[in-house]
Amino acid sequence: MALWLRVDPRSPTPVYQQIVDGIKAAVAAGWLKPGDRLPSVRDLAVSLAINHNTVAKAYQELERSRVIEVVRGRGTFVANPGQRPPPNVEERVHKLRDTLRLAWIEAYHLGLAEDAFEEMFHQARDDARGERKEET
Amino acid sequence: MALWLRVDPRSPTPVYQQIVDGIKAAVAAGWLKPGDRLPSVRDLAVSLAINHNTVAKAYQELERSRVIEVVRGRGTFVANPGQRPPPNVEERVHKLRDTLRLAWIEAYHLGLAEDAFEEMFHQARDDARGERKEET
Amino acid sequence: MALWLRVDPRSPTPVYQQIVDGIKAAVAAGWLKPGDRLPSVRDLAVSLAINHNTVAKAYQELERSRVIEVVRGRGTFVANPGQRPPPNVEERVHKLRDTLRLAWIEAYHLGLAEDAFEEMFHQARDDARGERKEET
Amino acid sequence: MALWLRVDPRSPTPVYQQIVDGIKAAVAAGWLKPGDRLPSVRDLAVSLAINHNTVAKAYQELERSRVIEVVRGRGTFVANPGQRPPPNVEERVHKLRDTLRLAWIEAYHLGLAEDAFEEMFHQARDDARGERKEET
DNA sequence: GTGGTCTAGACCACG
DNA sequence: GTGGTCTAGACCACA
Repeated sequence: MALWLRVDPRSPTPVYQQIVDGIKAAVAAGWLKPGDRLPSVRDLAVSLAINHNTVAKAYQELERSRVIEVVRGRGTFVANPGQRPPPNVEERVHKLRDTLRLAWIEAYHLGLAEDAFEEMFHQARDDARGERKEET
Repeated sequence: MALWLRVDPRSPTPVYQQIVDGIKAAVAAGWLKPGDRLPSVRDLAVSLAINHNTVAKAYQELERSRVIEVVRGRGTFVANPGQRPPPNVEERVHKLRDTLRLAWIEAYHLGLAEDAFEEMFHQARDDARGERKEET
Repeated sequence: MALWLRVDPRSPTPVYQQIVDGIKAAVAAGWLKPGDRLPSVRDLAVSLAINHNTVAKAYQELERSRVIEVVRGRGTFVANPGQRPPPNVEERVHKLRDTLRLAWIEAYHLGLAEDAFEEMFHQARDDARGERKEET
Repeated sequence: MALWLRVDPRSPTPVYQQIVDGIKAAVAAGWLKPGDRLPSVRDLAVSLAINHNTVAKAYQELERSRVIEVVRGRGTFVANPGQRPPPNVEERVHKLRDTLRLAWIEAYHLGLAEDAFEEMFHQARDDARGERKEET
């Protein structure tokens, strides 16, 4: 269980954020499909050897983003995309736009050529896609 | 002075980081050119209505990244790129790659079409470039 | 706790630098081993009768040099050497080379004989080694 | 005049200290010999394009260390070694010892092998000696 | 509990 | 006047 999820407590990014990112990545890559059941908070906490509050916080965040759905008494599942549009989409798009802007700036300061960075961008798409390649 | 720099004390990103990002952005956009003098630590602190230690921390971080240079007792200046290569380049490239991967994942969860996201990417490049358009 | 660390507020070298040097020395001498837990920022501050920000600055510097590792919410630990190579190695080697050159010059002006200085050099090695004598 | 002396205002080591180090190095290397006349404070200041107060401070420091001698109305000259022993020798020796100890620690953290560092030490001696090779 | 950030105000070395 | 350091005390995110 949860072999596709790794967490590094020494990373500067918070542990709960790593879980959020990891699950979002798994969904985007197609490793987790709508309707799939996620491990319970406590199970995942044990698997990752971390505090269960941390997992709970990650699940809350994921539910707010409509990535997962909690069915009371049954467990938590990967949500169907497009069912209920997530709140604060506008804010997240804005943040995403800003992330890309900062990425370009960082690329500039690292001396990356424009087309090299562009290639990195498309490489990242393939990484994120995972096994979902032919779908969209 | 420093009209191109704004800081939001309520933002979740630390104020000193906002200054770092802002100055990196100004350099990447060509608003600040190598050799240009930056406002003194205390002047900028007054302009931004923040504590001077916060500005000092930002300047130290920028110096570590080789974006600016401190000339003893004279002030701080925008560094010449490529003079001394910044440390951690490899690590920073790795982080940048990861940022792009996460951006693609976020775009997926926001329901953005691939070409729409690609356009956002290029839009971000133009935003970051600023007046540097014709140079490279 | 922290009996092996002393700080002199009247010294011309900054207090935070004394802490950095002291901990690097403790690691090099084998008094602190990889994985050992360091006192918390605030505890060490109390022990040394200084402000906690000063300790925090020292810890951050040590983390940048990859001497210690911060585990979120758990504390800071002595890092495993060679895990992630520290940044700036080349620059630091260059500085070290220069330090030795200046040391020879100083020895000359102090009228130290060459072999006396050489002995001082080896004495310094034994001092730095501490209890690490038999390992390498 | 003073072609053997270079000063970098962007260096973290104070300018006056760079002058002190440079002149001590020139003497130790034999480029400057006892009795040689040094440029006047103002001339050197012009040559190096720096403030003359900075040069004056360096000369004062050098005189205190008995490296140079100021003859009123005649100029400043390289002193005869061993004529008048400099004050605070003990303190300087202590500092030198500490410098070597810290150098060993730094070598350890840079992962330098012991004999590699030892070789660097002897290389530094040759660098410091300059043209004085056969004398002592 | 941990470290990270920020403020207000002070002192110092340097040029 | 420049940046660098330090203190005292506060608030916050994270685990």
